[in-house]
Amino acid sequence: MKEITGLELSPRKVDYLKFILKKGRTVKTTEISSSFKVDPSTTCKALNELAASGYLDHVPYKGVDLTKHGELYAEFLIRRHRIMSLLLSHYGLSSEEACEEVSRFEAHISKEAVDKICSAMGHPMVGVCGEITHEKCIHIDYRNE
Amino acid sequence: MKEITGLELSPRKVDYLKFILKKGRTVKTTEISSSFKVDPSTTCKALNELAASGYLDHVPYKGVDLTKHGELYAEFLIRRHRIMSLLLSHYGLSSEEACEEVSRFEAHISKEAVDKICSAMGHPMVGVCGEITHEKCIHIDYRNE
DNA sequence: TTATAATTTGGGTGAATACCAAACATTGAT
DNA sequence: ATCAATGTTTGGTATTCACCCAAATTATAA
Repeated sequence: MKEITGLELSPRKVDYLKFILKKGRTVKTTEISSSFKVDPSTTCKALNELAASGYLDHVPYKGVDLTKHGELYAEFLIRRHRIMSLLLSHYGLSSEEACEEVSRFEAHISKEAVDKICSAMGHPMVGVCGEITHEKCIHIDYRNE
Repeated sequence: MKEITGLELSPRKVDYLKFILKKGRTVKTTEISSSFKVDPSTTCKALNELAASGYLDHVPYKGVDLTKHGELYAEFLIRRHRIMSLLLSHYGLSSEEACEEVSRFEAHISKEAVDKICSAMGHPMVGVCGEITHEKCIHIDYRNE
């Protein structure tokens, strides 16, 4: 139904969805804008767009919640972040450096690549900045047997 | 003197500098624009900006050449691309997939990270899309001894 | 030496991200 | 229960990046 490429969202929107999933509850505009140190109006616009695209339910003046689709998508975003951070941490970057580095480019990594890397790493359970869940991770093996 | 962070240039400008270095000679606007399938005027503007920033010498109607700084910088860009492609190719991506994937996000990877990864990989000489040169690669070891 | 081709300039567009000011809704204190 | 303070949204504007088109300019080849 929804083919996820991993490239659907802009960097900021990725940040917002991850933030909301981590909160695990209704989140208010100001919580997000103050966390990211931007004007509330900036955040508000992005949240409206995410709602229009079906990732969020937005009740004006009340806050946003992930839709089912938004939740699945955000789970992918977190998995992508953690897989890539773990990967970089194996090459001389500290946990913090890896996280920060990945944060800069994660929006441009395809789900296809993440799935392959995830598979090649043996679907690790623990990243450098949190657990890695694989419930919705499609387990495709790219070996010949 | 020139501290390279690796984040100085936009994605398109990274593409252009890599292209010019690979050509190894004066390159004309149209060569670039036709390679990237964009209007020559688009390329022309970017080349002007790269020249204004000191990466290129641009002789109007004649073509562009890398300055010394531009050449050093482009060598870093190629090394970054090849190190990251090689890395991903170790995790289930084909050479082509790795190259394509890296092309999407390489502009957002810091030199610091590349140097660490390069070091952790033992400064490999051969990538999946060409040789990797380390002449200008600062050999810092992040081990304790 | 002039017509054709290449290049550049100038003007616009759209996406992404941001800010400010003004309008609007909510809520808590009286 | 009302209203002022606070939080949120809307509308307008700006910047950067990347792109296109049309018009002007330069180079080159017939």
